[in-house]
Amino acid sequence: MEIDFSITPQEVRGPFNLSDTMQSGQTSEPYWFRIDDAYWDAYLDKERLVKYEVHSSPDVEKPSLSVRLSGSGIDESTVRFFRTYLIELFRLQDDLPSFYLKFRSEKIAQAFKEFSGLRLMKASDPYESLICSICSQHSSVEQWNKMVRCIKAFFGKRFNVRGGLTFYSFPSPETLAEASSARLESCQTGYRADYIIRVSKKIVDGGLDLEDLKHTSYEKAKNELMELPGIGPKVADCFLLYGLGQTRAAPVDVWIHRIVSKVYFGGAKMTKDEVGKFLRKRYGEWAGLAQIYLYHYGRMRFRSLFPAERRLL
DNA sequence: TCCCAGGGAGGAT
DNA sequence: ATCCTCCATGGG
Repeated sequence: MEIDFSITPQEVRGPFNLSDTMQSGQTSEPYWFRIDDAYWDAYLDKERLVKYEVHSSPDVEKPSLSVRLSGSGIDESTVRFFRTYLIELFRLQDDLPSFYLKFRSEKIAQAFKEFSGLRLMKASDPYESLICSICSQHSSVEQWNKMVRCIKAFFGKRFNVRGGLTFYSFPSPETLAEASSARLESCQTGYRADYIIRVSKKIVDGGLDLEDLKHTSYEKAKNELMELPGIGPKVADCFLLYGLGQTRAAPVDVWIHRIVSKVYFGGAKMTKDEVGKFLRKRYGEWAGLAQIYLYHYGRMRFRSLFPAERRLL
């Protein structure tokens, strides 16, 4: 069964660029599947799987999304659910025009111009986002995506989706807590396998409640996360931003480190901690949003450079 | 062969 | 507090 519906420009605050958003390597979840210019993923509600395929209009400045739901038992209430779900997932109510306006005279405005409509994403499953964030450490975006896809295929439930497609759900904390490190390592997770198991066990034991962290202040939540094995400042910020939607969090990786130092401080030597503090101070509630613009801009502009040249950033 | 990737832990200073 | 080194794995 299939139902189509659309999200109109009236439901979006400002521009939306679907492909930039999807390709910006956010650790809310792995990349969606892509067919031509449409992206699809699936949502598991109990045992019922609903596939959603999203297609965006070419006009980034007046965005509308056409969505196709497929699965069994789809009705008007399903449509209402997915309308809200996708508006939250793509954070379509974030006030991008005000954000652009507020910082229009800064150097970051160049990124606004080139990647207008780039938006933060919000994970539908915080646990999945946490594991993605752990996997992302010291590996490329392409590589942590492979790890997570492999974890889904090995440990998730398999679903046959309309059109001869296959979908694997993300496994539960219980499943990964009991996983053998050998099988996890066969997903190229390397030394991260142990982190994944230990963090999952902590969740199962009740020593860590991800939903609880939503109601905790940024600093306190970050400190609590950093107590966990394999989670330092960057991974904690990734999870807080993409997993929980805490937009004050601004993950500082090698790219952000280089770019902020170069663009805002004339290439001065500084620590990652100083970079994070700077972003939070300057962009406040929207530090995470500023961060994704700087990150995407840097990666798109300079990804092809040789490492030695990148270091000059 | 060496360097790098959306880093973090453990130790030495 | 800041500075090492090591940690698996794949890509360039």
